[in-house]
Amino acid sequence: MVTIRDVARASGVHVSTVSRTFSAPHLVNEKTRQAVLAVAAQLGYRPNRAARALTTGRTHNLGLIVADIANPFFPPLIKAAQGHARERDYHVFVADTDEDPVLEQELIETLSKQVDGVLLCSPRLSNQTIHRLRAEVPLVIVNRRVKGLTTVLMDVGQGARAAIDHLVGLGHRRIALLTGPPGSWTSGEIRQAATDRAAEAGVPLTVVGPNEPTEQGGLAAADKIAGHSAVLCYNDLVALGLIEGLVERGLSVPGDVSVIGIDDSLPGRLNRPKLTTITMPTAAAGRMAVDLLLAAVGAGEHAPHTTVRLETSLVIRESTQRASEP
Amino acid sequence: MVTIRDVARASGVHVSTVSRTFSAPHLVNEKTRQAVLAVAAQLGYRPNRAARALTTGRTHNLGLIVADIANPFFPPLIKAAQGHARERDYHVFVADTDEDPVLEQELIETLSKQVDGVLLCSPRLSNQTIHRLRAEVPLVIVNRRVKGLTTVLMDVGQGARAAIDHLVGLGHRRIALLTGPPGSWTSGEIRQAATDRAAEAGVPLTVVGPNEPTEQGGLAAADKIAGHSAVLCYNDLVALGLIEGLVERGLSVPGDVSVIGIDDSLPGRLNRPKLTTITMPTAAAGRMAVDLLLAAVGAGEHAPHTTVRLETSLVIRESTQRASEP
DNA sequence: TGAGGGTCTGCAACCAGTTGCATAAACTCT
DNA sequence: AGAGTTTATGCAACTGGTTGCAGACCCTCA
Repeated sequence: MVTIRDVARASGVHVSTVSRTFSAPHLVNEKTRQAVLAVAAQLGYRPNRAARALTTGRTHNLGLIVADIANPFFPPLIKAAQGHARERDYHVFVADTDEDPVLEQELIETLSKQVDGVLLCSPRLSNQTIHRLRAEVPLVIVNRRVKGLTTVLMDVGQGARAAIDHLVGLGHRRIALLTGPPGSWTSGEIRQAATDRAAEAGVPLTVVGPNEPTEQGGLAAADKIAGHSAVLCYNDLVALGLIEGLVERGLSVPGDVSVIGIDDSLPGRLNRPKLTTITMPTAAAGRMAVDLLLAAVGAGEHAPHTTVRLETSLVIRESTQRASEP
Repeated sequence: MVTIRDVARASGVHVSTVSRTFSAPHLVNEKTRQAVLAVAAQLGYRPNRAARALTTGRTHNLGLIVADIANPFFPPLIKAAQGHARERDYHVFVADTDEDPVLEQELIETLSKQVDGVLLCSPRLSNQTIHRLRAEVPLVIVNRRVKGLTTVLMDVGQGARAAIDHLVGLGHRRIALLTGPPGSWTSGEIRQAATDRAAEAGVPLTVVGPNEPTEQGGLAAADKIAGHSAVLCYNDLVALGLIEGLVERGLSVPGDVSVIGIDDSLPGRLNRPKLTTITMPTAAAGRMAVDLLLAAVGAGEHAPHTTVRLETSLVIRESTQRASEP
């Protein structure tokens, strides 16, 4: 392994000059710099990040924690965050909590010492715990509102209201909402927005939940929405599971029941029927979160916190239609 | 930040004793060890991995490189690898190459200095380049056969043969194969196995490709398979795209054309029609690859290389049916 | 009782960088 | 020409751990 000292020796300068060539180029004479660079390139020198981290206290790594990598909602966010970070010379650790708050906390704690900041996506932890962790490591939260912390929110309430309007407009009067896991901010937002809007429209809304945020969750919920003509689901997976369950029970979608998903995460939107759903700006959220996190890292302990709210919108496809008269 | 020296001071022993308490417990007296541990816990001490990496040369990090995080084939592998690594006290960097070999090489090179080993999934690089990289960092390859390197293969040929048998058994005589991107080992394997088996059965096989490994790729291929009654696709996304394209052209699946996907990566298998496909042991491959990589890391430079071949199998669902008589 | 051996701990060098400080050289200005 | 400033480089301490070596202590056995 070739170190800074090898480069220094080979180019006849002191190690500090080599160091500055890479980390503070403006402090070294252009000619010297070029010479050092040439030698370094020839020797195949690459700065050792661990050593650099030791003195600077900056690892140039970020942590990214999601509930479930295999949930199709997250990969686009991960992808965007990772790519964006890389452009800024940061690498990202990705970890999966399996929807387990205990594991989530543990992960943040072990990660906190070897990253400059952590991106928490849809955390299930209590606000109190999150605040405590914030003292250990810069944090940016995605899809959860935590007072005093920097957060990136996807305004799912906006989409949920549009979804209710859409259903009411189609003549549905027996609408159900399948909520997500307890502790999910998104689920709370949806519930709040949907309930309010339904009330405004004078239409009852049956809230059913909590449900697992998976097809299993949707499948299991099929029994619980009997008598309803339209269902808004916590996410697309749940919607697919629900449709599966309804079909098993001899009901057709959208013929007998209209179904709306949330997050538009399914590849190709090629399901039959194509799902009416609410699109979420996941990639944008990932990039934005990285930017905010790096800003927080740069600003140190008492950086001002921000809340960014990104828009969502209803995409009408084939899983909803006009209510049949009873 | 509390360091080893703080712990040493607070517990009245030398730093080296504290160090050994954590990294070589058998060398320190049980009573001392307990005392140090107690103090460390009380102070909230956590070993600094960067510092440890500096002296030991082990970062306890792994790199995981995939073509596209958002391709649903990869997340289960990533999830399994990450979880498995974590249980072994390793963290994993996940990076995405966007199917770009240049970026892939660059990523491996920048990552190589800060990880103990790299997991390469379905690399698009040349064997020669891969060998050169192997000299810099331990490598385990998933889904690509590289002579002299440790590889984990999913035996997709086995599944492809079963797929051809299935189609031929259903009476299909005009079968097409949509291949994947150039440089994909999997695509080559499928092609080889499918071609051989079709020849054995005395049925012609039209090979169409390369295609992008996405729905777009499948969609675009819909024009190129006119006159065929059955199509085996490089992956499920391509199959979905193809089905979409066929439907747009007024053809039904499986009524007019039978379609088989590969990888069984779609959530919930809830598409209409449900896709007949070849299941891939992605999670098992991820875990296996981590095991092999850690073994290679432990064994040093000249570790023996292994090839592990995992089974795949055909899952028959609804997108294939008996050929209609012409 | 003293040699031999094992166990435990401390000392100090080391890993690969960074950075505050000092100094020398070159330049600017009057 | 000399004082003052700027620029470029070297020196050495420092980051937070690890580890080879040496020595102190205790135990065992002849």
